[in-house]
Amino acid sequence: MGAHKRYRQGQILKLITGEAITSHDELRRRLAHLNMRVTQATLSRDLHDLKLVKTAAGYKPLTAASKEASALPPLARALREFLVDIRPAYNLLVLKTPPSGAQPLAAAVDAEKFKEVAGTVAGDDTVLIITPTRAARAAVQRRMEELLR
Amino acid sequence: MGAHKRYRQGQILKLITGEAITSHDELRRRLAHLNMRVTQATLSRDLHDLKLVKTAAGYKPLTAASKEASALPPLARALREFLVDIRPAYNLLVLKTPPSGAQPLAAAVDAEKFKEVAGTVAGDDTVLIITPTRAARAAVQRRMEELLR
DNA sequence: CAACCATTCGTATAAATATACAGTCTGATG
DNA sequence: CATCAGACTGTATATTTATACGAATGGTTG
Repeated sequence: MGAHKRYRQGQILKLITGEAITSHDELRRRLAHLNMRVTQATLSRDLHDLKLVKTAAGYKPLTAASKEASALPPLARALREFLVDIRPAYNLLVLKTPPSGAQPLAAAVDAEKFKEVAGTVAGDDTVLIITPTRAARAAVQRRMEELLR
Repeated sequence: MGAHKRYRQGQILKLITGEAITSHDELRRRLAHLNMRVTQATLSRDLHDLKLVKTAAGYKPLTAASKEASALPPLARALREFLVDIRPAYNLLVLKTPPSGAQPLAAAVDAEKFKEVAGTVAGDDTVLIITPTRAARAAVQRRMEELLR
């Protein structure tokens, strides 16, 4: 039963790129239209091989970017994951995140133990970083921007 | 029942950022250590809200990067998946793939409807792309190489 | 206050996904 | 040829995830 796997997986990629497919069984039916009959178990293995993940909008590829994330140091990872905007304000730095992103991001900033940081306060989607001076704020900001490279 | 939801979701983000958590039940146990008792059903809803997806290495956020990926044209996907080598030959372009990779790759090339491409022929691990001139071949080649960037 | 709505959550269950195991096939090696 | 190993898959089942439904809570309006 051999050389069909690669071809089938190619077709799977094509199918999930074109439209939102939300279950193994739906995918199985699509493949059947293309004269490829396999079971749900095989599709479970295929999707795993192809590193496709289930999202609200169908199966999507998991990119290299998301994989890297777990190898980065915590703050860099948290910034990449959560940071939406940086807003300097004199000696303060305001970080914006998606909803519920502020707590984990603030935790990562705290863990970094910047000597310039007097403290942080996290709401739901906003982290306030307090430094003693405008220069200290600029230094912290610069380092965060570097971490995003 | 309350105003705990946002805080809990923040903690979930923190937990999944720090380590690979691979099931709702494992996550439920972690939260219980933090004195937050909820059921698997609630976690299912939380993960959905937070747009976290299950991967082989635990739950991960669906980043902007991975959303882009699903917007890639099928050809870019197919090239990344199947292309092993590009060999130009005057007005011809030979694409090498792993065994059984040629058919799906050729289908993706066809779907692209390059105006420079007169036609394609696919064997098992080789796709031959025929263009009218050497310049047209170079143009097609260049665009494929760009898609791989 | 009473009536009404929206949000959040648990329970029970349905639906979806993963996997242990065994069978088939192919190719390599003695 | 016989045997072995590995890749691939289906069946049956276990595990994981999603959801229908109802209850509790808090806010709003008349």
